[in-house]
Amino acid sequence: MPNVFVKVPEPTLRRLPWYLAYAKLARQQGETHLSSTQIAQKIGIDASQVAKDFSFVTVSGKTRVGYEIDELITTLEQFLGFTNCHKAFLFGAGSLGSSLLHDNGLTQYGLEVVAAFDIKVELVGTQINRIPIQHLDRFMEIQAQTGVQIGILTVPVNQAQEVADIMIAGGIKAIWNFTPFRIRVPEDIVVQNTSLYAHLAVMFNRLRGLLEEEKE
Amino acid sequence: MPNVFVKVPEPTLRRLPWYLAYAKLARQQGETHLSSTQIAQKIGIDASQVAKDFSFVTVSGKTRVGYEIDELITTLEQFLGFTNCHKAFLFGAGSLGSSLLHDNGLTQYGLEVVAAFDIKVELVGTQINRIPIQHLDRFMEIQAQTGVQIGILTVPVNQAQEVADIMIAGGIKAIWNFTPFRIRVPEDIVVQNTSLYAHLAVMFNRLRGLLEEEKE
DNA sequence: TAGATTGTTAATCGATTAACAATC
DNA sequence: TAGATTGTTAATCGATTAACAATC
Repeated sequence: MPNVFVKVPEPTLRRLPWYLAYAKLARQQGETHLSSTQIAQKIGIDASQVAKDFSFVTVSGKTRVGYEIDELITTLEQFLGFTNCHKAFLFGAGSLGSSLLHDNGLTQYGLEVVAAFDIKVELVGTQINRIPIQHLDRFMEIQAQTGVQIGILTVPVNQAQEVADIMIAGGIKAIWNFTPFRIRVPEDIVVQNTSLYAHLAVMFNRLRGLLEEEKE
Repeated sequence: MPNVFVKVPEPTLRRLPWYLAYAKLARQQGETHLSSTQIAQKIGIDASQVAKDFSFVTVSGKTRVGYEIDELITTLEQFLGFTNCHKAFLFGAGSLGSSLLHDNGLTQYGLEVVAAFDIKVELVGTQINRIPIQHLDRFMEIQAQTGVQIGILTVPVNQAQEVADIMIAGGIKAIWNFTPFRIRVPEDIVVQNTSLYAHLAVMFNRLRGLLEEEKE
Protein backbone atom coordinates (compact mmCIF):
# COMPACT_ATOMS: atom_id res chain seq x y z
CA MET A 1 0.00 0.00 0.00
CA PRO A 2 1.43 3.39 -0.91
CA ASN A 3 1.95 5.63 2.04
CA VAL A 4 1.76 9.42 1.97
CA PHE A 5 4.21 9.66 4.83
CA VAL A 6 6.97 7.83 3.00
CA LYS A 7 9.25 10.41 1.46
CA VAL A 8 9.16 10.08 -2.30
CA PRO A 9 12.71 10.13 -3.76
CA GLU A 10 13.50 13.21 -5.80
CA PRO A 11 14.44 11.24 -8.94
CA THR A 12 10.99 9.64 -8.80
CA LEU A 13 9.29 13.02 -8.49
CA ARG A 14 11.19 14.21 -11.53
CA ARG A 15 10.16 11.18 -13.56
CA LEU A 16 6.47 11.23 -12.71
CA PRO A 17 5.79 14.29 -14.91
CA TRP A 18 7.24 12.32 -17.84
CA TYR A 19 4.71 9.58 -17.36
CA LEU A 20 2.00 12.19 -17.09
CA ALA A 21 3.09 13.96 -20.27
CA TYR A 22 3.13 10.69 -22.17
CA ALA A 23 -0.26 9.65 -20.82
CA LYS A 24 -1.77 12.95 -21.93
CA LEU A 25 -0.34 12.52 -25.39
CA ALA A 26 -1.63 8.95 -25.63
CA ARG A 27 -5.09 10.12 -24.58
CA GLN A 28 -5.02 12.77 -27.29
CA GLN A 29 -4.35 9.98 -29.73
CA GLY A 30 -7.44 8.14 -28.59
CA GLU A 31 -5.99 5.54 -26.22
CA THR A 32 -8.12 4.54 -23.24
CA HIS A 33 -5.72 2.24 -21.42
CA LEU A 34 -1.98 2.30 -20.82
CA SER A 35 0.35 -0.34 -19.41
CA SER A 36 3.46 0.58 -17.50
CA THR A 37 5.52 -1.56 -19.88
CA GLN A 38 4.16 0.48 -22.75
CA ILE A 39 5.12 3.77 -21.07
CA ALA A 40 8.54 2.35 -20.28
CA GLN A 41 9.17 1.46 -23.92
CA LYS A 42 7.94 4.72 -25.37
CA ILE A 43 9.92 7.05 -23.20
CA GLY A 44 12.96 4.83 -22.79
CA ILE A 45 12.91 4.02 -19.10
CA ASP A 46 13.22 0.62 -17.43
CA ALA A 47 9.83 -1.02 -16.91
CA SER A 48 10.75 -1.89 -13.33
CA GLN A 49 11.64 1.73 -12.74
CA VAL A 50 8.17 2.82 -13.87
CA ALA A 51 6.55 0.17 -11.68
CA LYS A 52 8.65 1.19 -8.72
CA ASP A 53 7.82 4.87 -9.23
CA PHE A 54 4.10 4.11 -9.48
CA SER A 55 4.31 2.24 -6.18
CA PHE A 56 4.75 5.62 -4.46
CA VAL A 57 1.54 6.92 -6.00
CA THR A 58 -1.87 5.42 -5.30
CA VAL A 59 -2.58 4.20 -8.81
CA SER A 60 -4.21 0.85 -9.30
CA GLY A 61 -3.72 -0.97 -12.54
CA LYS A 62 -5.30 -4.15 -13.77
CA THR A 63 -3.23 -7.13 -14.79
CA ARG A 64 -3.20 -7.72 -18.53
CA VAL A 65 -4.97 -4.40 -19.15
CA GLY A 66 -2.86 -1.72 -17.55
CA TYR A 67 -4.12 1.59 -16.22
CA GLU A 68 -7.29 3.40 -17.16
CA ILE A 69 -5.83 6.48 -18.81
CA ASP A 70 -8.17 9.17 -17.45
CA GLU A 71 -7.79 7.85 -13.95
CA LEU A 72 -4.01 7.66 -14.32
CA ILE A 73 -3.81 11.27 -15.48
CA THR A 74 -6.06 12.55 -12.71
CA THR A 75 -4.19 10.62 -10.06
CA LEU A 76 -0.78 11.78 -11.25
CA GLU A 77 -1.87 15.40 -11.55
CA GLN A 78 -3.33 15.32 -8.08
CA PHE A 79 -0.29 13.62 -6.60
CA LEU A 80 2.08 16.09 -8.23
CA GLY A 81 0.02 19.02 -7.00
CA PHE A 82 -0.85 20.31 -10.46
CA THR A 83 -4.59 20.47 -9.75
CA ASN A 84 -4.31 22.55 -6.59
CA CYS A 85 -3.93 26.27 -6.93
CA HIS A 86 -0.69 27.36 -5.28
CA LYS A 87 -0.34 31.12 -4.98
CA ALA A 88 3.11 32.61 -5.34
CA PHE A 89 5.03 35.88 -5.32
CA LEU A 90 7.83 36.66 -7.71
CA PHE A 91 10.92 38.58 -6.58
CA GLY A 92 12.89 40.42 -9.22
CA ALA A 93 11.05 41.40 -12.41
CA GLY A 94 14.15 41.52 -14.61
CA SER A 95 14.46 39.65 -17.88
CA LEU A 96 14.08 36.15 -16.46
CA GLY A 97 11.45 37.23 -13.95
CA SER A 98 9.27 38.95 -16.52
CA SER A 99 9.53 35.92 -18.83
CA LEU A 100 8.05 33.83 -16.05
CA LEU A 101 5.28 36.36 -15.54
CA HIS A 102 4.41 36.07 -19.21
CA ASP A 103 4.35 32.27 -19.11
CA ASN A 104 0.73 31.21 -18.75
CA GLY A 105 1.76 27.55 -18.68
CA LEU A 106 2.52 27.78 -14.97
CA THR A 107 -1.13 28.27 -14.05
CA GLN A 108 -1.95 25.01 -15.83
CA TYR A 109 0.49 23.27 -13.52
CA GLY A 110 -0.95 24.70 -10.34
CA LEU A 111 1.14 27.80 -9.80
CA GLU A 112 -0.51 31.20 -9.83
CA VAL A 113 1.72 34.24 -9.48
CA VAL A 114 -0.39 36.87 -7.72
CA ALA A 115 2.15 39.66 -7.42
CA ALA A 116 5.73 40.58 -8.23
CA PHE A 117 8.21 42.65 -6.24
CA ASP A 118 11.12 44.74 -7.38
CA ILE A 119 13.10 47.77 -6.24
CA LYS A 120 13.30 49.59 -9.56
CA VAL A 121 11.05 52.62 -9.38
CA GLU A 122 10.22 52.53 -13.09
CA LEU A 123 8.78 49.04 -12.72
CA VAL A 124 6.78 49.63 -9.53
CA GLY A 125 3.12 50.30 -10.26
CA THR A 126 3.20 48.67 -13.70
CA GLN A 127 1.72 45.31 -14.63
CA ILE A 128 2.97 42.35 -16.62
CA ASN A 129 0.36 39.95 -17.92
CA ARG A 130 -2.10 41.50 -15.42
CA ILE A 131 0.21 40.78 -12.51
CA PRO A 132 0.98 43.95 -10.51
CA ILE A 133 4.57 44.86 -9.66
CA GLN A 134 5.01 46.33 -6.19
CA HIS A 135 7.96 47.77 -4.36
CA LEU A 136 9.80 45.20 -2.26
CA ASP A 137 9.19 47.34 0.82
CA ARG A 138 5.51 46.47 0.64
CA PHE A 139 6.11 42.70 0.65
CA MET A 140 5.68 42.12 4.40
CA GLU A 141 2.40 43.99 4.49
CA ILE A 142 0.96 42.22 1.43
CA GLN A 143 2.18 38.82 2.60
CA ALA A 144 0.46 39.30 5.94
CA GLN A 145 -2.83 39.95 4.11
CA THR A 146 -2.58 37.08 1.64
CA GLY A 147 -0.59 34.36 3.39
CA VAL A 148 1.18 33.32 0.21
CA GLN A 149 3.72 30.56 0.91
CA ILE A 150 5.71 30.27 -2.31
CA GLY A 151 8.31 32.75 -3.56
CA ILE A 152 10.07 32.76 -6.92
CA LEU A 153 13.58 34.17 -6.73
CA THR A 154 14.77 35.84 -9.93
CA VAL A 155 16.95 38.66 -8.62
CA PRO A 156 20.60 39.23 -9.61
CA VAL A 157 23.05 36.74 -8.05
CA ASN A 158 24.58 39.17 -5.61
CA GLN A 159 21.19 39.89 -4.05
CA ALA A 160 19.97 36.32 -3.89
CA GLN A 161 20.81 35.60 -0.25
CA GLU A 162 19.61 38.97 0.96
CA VAL A 163 16.22 38.77 -0.76
CA ALA A 164 15.82 35.13 0.28
CA ASP A 165 16.28 36.21 3.90
CA ILE A 166 13.56 38.85 3.47
CA MET A 167 11.23 36.29 1.92
CA ILE A 168 11.71 33.91 4.84
CA ALA A 169 11.31 36.68 7.41
CA GLY A 170 7.99 37.53 5.77
CA GLY A 171 6.67 33.99 6.05
CA ILE A 172 7.51 32.35 2.71
CA LYS A 173 7.85 28.59 3.15
CA ALA A 174 9.09 27.46 -0.27
CA ILE A 175 11.58 29.23 -2.54
CA TRP A 176 11.91 28.49 -6.23
CA ASN A 177 15.46 29.67 -6.81
CA PHE A 178 16.37 30.56 -10.39
CA THR A 179 19.68 32.20 -9.50
CA PRO A 180 22.92 30.26 -9.84
CA PHE A 181 23.60 31.00 -6.18
CA ARG A 182 22.98 28.40 -3.53
CA ILE A 183 21.11 30.23 -0.81
CA ARG A 184 21.27 29.17 2.80
CA VAL A 185 17.95 28.67 4.55
CA PRO A 186 16.63 27.24 7.84
CA GLU A 187 15.72 23.53 7.86
CA ASP A 188 12.00 24.10 7.64
CA ILE A 189 12.16 26.02 4.37
CA VAL A 190 11.90 24.23 1.04
CA VAL A 191 14.26 25.32 -1.73
CA GLN A 192 13.96 24.21 -5.31
CA ASN A 193 16.99 25.18 -7.36
CA THR A 194 16.44 25.70 -11.07
CA SER A 195 19.57 27.19 -12.49
CA LEU A 196 19.70 27.08 -16.25
CA TYR A 197 23.46 27.50 -16.08
CA ALA A 198 23.93 24.36 -14.01
CA HIS A 199 22.05 22.42 -16.66
CA LEU A 200 24.20 24.02 -19.35
CA ALA A 201 27.30 22.85 -17.52
CA VAL A 202 26.04 19.26 -17.47
CA MET A 203 25.19 19.39 -21.16
CA PHE A 204 28.56 20.88 -22.17
CA ASN A 205 30.39 18.25 -20.17
CA ARG A 206 28.48 15.35 -21.67
CA LEU A 207 28.92 16.76 -25.17
CA ARG A 208 32.65 17.06 -24.63
CA GLY A 209 32.78 13.47 -23.37
CA LEU A 210 30.96 12.37 -26.49
CA LEU A 211 33.33 14.17 -28.83
CA GLU A 212 36.37 12.75 -27.05
CA GLU A 213 34.96 9.25 -27.33
CA GLU A 214 34.54 9.64 -31.06
CA LYS A 215 38.18 10.61 -31.46
CA GLU A 216 39.35 7.25 -30.15
CA MET B 1 45.49 13.32 -10.07
CA PRO B 2 42.23 14.39 -11.70
CA ASN B 3 41.54 12.65 -14.96
CA VAL B 4 39.55 14.10 -17.83
CA PHE B 5 38.45 10.65 -18.92
CA VAL B 6 36.78 9.80 -15.64
CA LYS B 7 33.09 10.57 -15.99
CA VAL B 8 32.14 13.34 -13.61
CA PRO B 9 28.95 12.47 -11.68
CA GLU B 10 25.97 14.62 -12.59
CA PRO B 11 25.37 15.79 -9.01
CA THR B 12 28.93 17.10 -8.97
CA LEU B 13 28.44 18.95 -12.24
CA ARG B 14 25.36 20.57 -10.79
CA ARG B 15 27.19 21.67 -7.66
CA LEU B 16 30.27 23.11 -9.35
CA PRO B 17 28.36 26.18 -10.62
CA TRP B 18 27.42 26.91 -7.02
CA TYR B 19 31.05 27.04 -6.01
CA LEU B 20 31.75 29.24 -9.00
CA ALA B 21 28.92 31.64 -8.17
CA TYR B 22 30.10 31.94 -4.59
CA ALA B 23 33.73 32.47 -5.66
CA LYS B 24 32.67 35.27 -7.99
CA LEU B 25 30.72 36.94 -5.23
CA ALA B 26 33.63 36.62 -2.81
CA ARG B 27 35.96 38.19 -5.38
CA GLN B 28 33.55 41.07 -5.80
CA GLN B 29 33.82 41.60 -2.07
CA GLY B 30 37.58 41.85 -2.32
CA GLU B 31 38.68 38.36 -1.25
CA THR B 32 41.82 36.97 -2.86
CA HIS B 33 41.86 33.47 -1.42
CA LEU B 34 39.16 30.96 -0.63
CA SER B 35 39.28 27.71 1.31
CA SER B 36 37.00 24.82 0.49
CA THR B 37 35.86 24.73 4.12
CA GLN B 38 34.84 28.37 3.79
CA ILE B 39 32.82 27.67 0.66
CA ALA B 40 31.23 24.67 2.34
CA GLN B 41 30.11 26.75 5.29
CA LYS B 42 28.77 29.65 3.28
CA ILE B 43 26.62 27.68 0.89
CA GLY B 44 25.66 24.92 3.31
CA ILE B 45 27.34 21.88 1.78
CA ASP B 46 29.54 19.32 3.51
CA ALA B 47 33.21 20.26 3.37
CA SER B 48 34.13 16.76 2.26
CA GLN B 49 31.62 17.03 -0.55
CA VAL B 50 33.30 20.18 -1.80
CA ALA B 51 36.72 18.55 -1.57
CA LYS B 52 35.48 15.48 -3.39
CA ASP B 53 33.89 17.58 -6.12
CA PHE B 54 37.09 19.58 -6.56
CA SER B 55 39.02 16.35 -6.98
CA PHE B 56 37.35 15.94 -10.39
CA VAL B 57 38.58 19.35 -11.48
CA THR B 58 42.25 20.24 -11.85
CA VAL B 59 42.34 22.85 -9.14
CA SER B 60 45.31 23.02 -6.84
CA GLY B 61 44.91 24.59 -3.46
CA LYS B 62 47.52 25.33 -0.84
CA THR B 63 47.29 23.93 2.63
CA ARG B 64 46.43 26.55 5.26
CA VAL B 65 45.69 29.14 2.54
CA GLY B 66 43.10 27.66 0.23
CA TYR B 67 42.64 28.45 -3.41
CA GLU B 68 43.77 31.55 -5.25
CA ILE B 69 40.41 33.04 -6.15
CA ASP B 70 41.10 34.21 -9.72
CA GLU B 71 42.66 30.90 -10.61
CA LEU B 72 39.76 29.00 -9.06
CA ILE B 73 37.21 30.97 -11.05
CA THR B 74 39.10 30.58 -14.33
CA THR B 75 39.60 26.86 -13.79
CA LEU B 76 35.96 26.24 -12.91
CA GLU B 77 34.66 28.32 -15.82
CA GLN B 78 36.93 26.49 -18.21
CA PHE B 79 36.03 23.09 -16.82
CA LEU B 80 32.31 23.82 -17.00
CA GLY B 81 32.64 25.04 -20.57
CA PHE B 82 31.48 28.58 -19.82
CA THR B 83 34.47 30.20 -21.54
CA ASN B 84 34.10 28.36 -24.84
CA CYS B 85 31.60 29.67 -27.34
CA HIS B 86 29.04 26.96 -28.08
CA LYS B 87 26.76 27.82 -30.99
CA ALA B 88 23.17 26.65 -30.82
CA PHE B 89 19.88 26.66 -32.69
CA LEU B 90 16.53 27.16 -31.03
CA PHE B 91 13.47 25.22 -32.15
CA GLY B 92 10.08 26.73 -31.40
CA ALA B 93 9.94 30.49 -30.90
CA GLY B 94 6.79 30.45 -28.75
CA SER B 95 6.55 32.11 -25.35
CA LEU B 96 9.26 30.06 -23.66
CA GLY B 97 11.46 30.02 -26.75
CA SER B 98 11.37 33.76 -27.27
CA SER B 99 12.12 34.34 -23.57
CA LEU B 100 15.31 32.38 -24.03
CA LEU B 101 16.18 34.40 -27.12
CA HIS B 102 15.83 37.55 -25.07
CA ASP B 103 18.04 36.23 -22.28
CA ASN B 104 21.51 37.63 -22.82
CA GLY B 105 22.80 35.77 -19.79
CA LEU B 106 23.27 32.61 -21.83
CA THR B 107 26.09 34.15 -23.88
CA GLN B 108 27.95 34.84 -20.66
CA TYR B 109 27.81 31.15 -19.89
CA GLY B 110 29.12 30.03 -23.24
CA LEU B 111 25.95 29.50 -25.25
CA GLU B 112 25.31 31.61 -28.31
CA VAL B 113 22.01 31.11 -30.11
CA VAL B 114 22.71 31.87 -33.77
CA ALA B 115 19.29 31.15 -35.29
CA ALA B 116 15.78 30.06 -34.36
CA PHE B 117 13.37 27.85 -36.29
CA ASP B 118 9.58 27.78 -36.29
CA ILE B 119 6.75 26.82 -38.61
CA LYS B 120 4.52 29.84 -37.99
CA VAL B 121 4.60 32.00 -41.12
CA GLU B 122 4.09 35.22 -39.19
CA LEU B 123 7.30 34.56 -37.22
CA VAL B 124 9.49 33.51 -40.13
CA GLY B 125 11.69 36.33 -41.36
CA THR B 126 11.45 38.34 -38.15
CA GLN B 127 14.17 38.73 -35.53
CA ILE B 128 14.23 38.54 -31.77
CA ASN B 129 17.17 40.17 -30.02
CA ARG B 130 18.99 40.22 -33.39
CA ILE B 131 18.54 36.46 -33.81
CA PRO B 132 16.81 35.60 -37.11
CA ILE B 133 13.82 33.24 -37.14
CA GLN B 134 13.76 30.86 -40.11
CA HIS B 135 11.26 28.30 -41.31
CA LEU B 136 11.96 24.81 -39.99
CA ASP B 137 12.23 23.56 -43.58
CA ARG B 138 15.47 25.47 -43.98
CA PHE B 139 17.12 23.85 -40.94
CA MET B 140 18.96 21.06 -42.78
CA GLU B 141 20.46 23.47 -45.26
CA ILE B 142 21.56 26.00 -42.65
CA GLN B 143 22.91 23.29 -40.36
CA ALA B 144 25.02 21.89 -43.19
CA GLN B 145 26.57 25.33 -43.64
CA THR B 146 27.21 26.09 -40.00
CA GLY B 147 27.76 22.72 -38.33
CA VAL B 148 26.00 23.78 -35.14
CA GLN B 149 25.83 20.89 -32.66
CA ILE B 150 23.46 22.11 -29.97
CA GLY B 151 19.69 22.43 -30.30
CA ILE B 152 17.28 23.99 -27.83
CA LEU B 153 13.86 22.34 -27.88
CA THR B 154 10.99 24.66 -26.94
CA VAL B 155 8.14 23.40 -29.13
CA PRO B 156 4.71 22.28 -27.84
CA VAL B 157 4.73 18.88 -26.07
CA ASN B 158 2.99 17.01 -28.85
CA GLN B 159 5.66 17.99 -31.36
CA ALA B 160 8.65 17.34 -29.11
CA GLN B 161 9.58 13.88 -30.40
CA GLU B 162 8.98 14.79 -34.01
CA VAL B 163 11.14 17.91 -33.95
CA ALA B 164 13.82 16.11 -31.92
CA ASP B 165 14.01 13.50 -34.68
CA ILE B 166 14.47 16.23 -37.28
CA MET B 167 17.20 17.84 -35.19
CA ILE B 168 19.09 14.57 -34.92
CA ALA B 169 18.65 13.79 -38.61
CA GLY B 170 20.20 17.18 -39.36
CA GLY B 171 23.27 16.52 -37.26
CA ILE B 172 22.50 18.01 -33.86
CA LYS B 173 24.50 16.22 -31.15
CA ALA B 174 23.09 17.71 -27.95
CA ILE B 175 19.49 18.63 -27.20
CA TRP B 176 18.48 20.96 -24.42
CA ASN B 177 14.92 19.83 -23.85
CA PHE B 178 12.58 22.33 -22.17
CA THR B 179 9.40 20.34 -22.87
CA PRO B 180 7.90 18.12 -20.18
CA PHE B 181 8.14 15.22 -22.64
CA ARG B 182 10.91 12.69 -22.38
CA ILE B 183 12.18 12.32 -25.91
CA ARG B 184 13.80 9.12 -27.14
CA VAL B 185 17.18 9.50 -28.82
CA PRO B 186 20.03 7.27 -30.03
CA GLU B 187 22.79 6.51 -27.55
CA ASP B 188 25.26 8.97 -29.03
CA ILE B 189 23.02 11.99 -28.54
CA VAL B 190 23.16 14.06 -25.37
CA VAL B 191 19.88 15.18 -23.85
CA GLN B 192 19.59 17.69 -21.06
CA ASN B 193 16.08 17.87 -19.66
CA THR B 194 15.03 21.15 -18.10
CA SER B 195 11.35 20.96 -17.40
CA LEU B 196 10.11 23.69 -15.11
CA TYR B 197 7.06 21.58 -14.33
CA ALA B 198 9.14 18.69 -13.01
CA HIS B 199 10.80 21.12 -10.63
CA LEU B 200 7.43 22.48 -9.62
CA ALA B 201 6.30 18.95 -8.80
CA VAL B 202 9.29 18.40 -6.53
CA MET B 203 8.69 21.71 -4.77
CA PHE B 204 4.97 21.10 -4.24
CA ASN B 205 5.67 17.67 -2.82
CA ARG B 206 8.29 18.90 -0.37
CA LEU B 207 6.06 21.77 0.70
CA ARG B 208 3.20 19.38 1.34
CA GLY B 209 5.51 17.13 3.36
CA LEU B 210 6.52 20.14 5.42
CA LEU B 211 2.97 21.20 6.17
CA GLU B 212 2.00 17.68 7.17
CA GLU B 213 4.94 17.49 9.53
CA GLU B 214 3.86 20.68 11.25
CA LYS B 215 0.40 19.28 11.90
CA GLU B 216 1.76 16.50 14.09
C1' DT C 1 56.15 22.53 16.32
C1' DA C 2 51.06 23.02 16.37
C1' DG C 3 47.24 23.83 13.80
C1' DA C 4 44.65 24.30 9.69
C1' DT C 5 43.65 22.84 5.34
C1' DT C 6 43.89 19.78 1.17
C1' DG C 7 42.76 15.63 -0.75
C1' DT C 8 42.44 10.53 -0.61
C1' DT C 9 40.63 6.09 0.94
C1' DA C 10 37.08 3.38 3.35
C1' DA C 11 32.20 2.97 5.18
C1' DT C 12 27.54 4.12 4.75
C1' DC C 13 23.48 5.14 2.63
C1' DG C 14 20.03 5.30 -0.92
C1' DA C 15 18.48 4.60 -5.61
C1' DT C 16 18.36 1.53 -9.48
C1' DT C 17 18.13 -2.85 -11.42
C1' DA C 18 16.99 -7.63 -11.46
C1' DA C 19 14.30 -11.44 -10.04
C1' DC C 20 10.06 -13.24 -9.02
C1' DA C 21 5.50 -13.84 -6.91
C1' DA C 22 0.63 -12.56 -7.49
C1' DT C 23 -3.20 -11.70 -10.37
C1' DC C 24 -6.46 -11.60 -14.05
C1' DT D 1 -4.80 -22.92 -18.81
C1' DA D 2 -1.19 -19.92 -20.79
C1' DG D 3 0.42 -15.53 -21.12
C1' DA D 4 0.83 -10.83 -19.95
C1' DT D 5 1.01 -7.49 -16.66
C1' DT D 6 1.20 -5.50 -11.87
C1' DG D 7 3.82 -4.81 -8.00
C1' DT D 8 7.00 -6.44 -4.33
C1' DT D 9 11.36 -8.09 -2.42
C1' DA D 10 16.38 -8.85 -2.90
C1' DA D 11 20.91 -7.66 -5.20
C1' DT D 12 23.67 -4.31 -7.31
C1' DC D 13 25.53 -0.09 -8.15
C1' DG D 14 26.95 4.59 -7.32
C1' DA D 15 27.06 8.77 -4.62
C1' DT D 16 27.61 10.72 -0.11
C1' DT D 17 29.62 10.85 4.25
C1' DA D 18 33.19 9.91 7.53
C1' DA D 19 37.81 9.04 8.76
C1' DC D 20 42.38 10.05 8.17
C1' DA D 21 46.87 10.82 5.96
C1' DA D 22 49.70 14.41 3.78
C1' DT D 23 51.24 19.02 3.61
C1' DC D 24 52.51 23.66 4.61
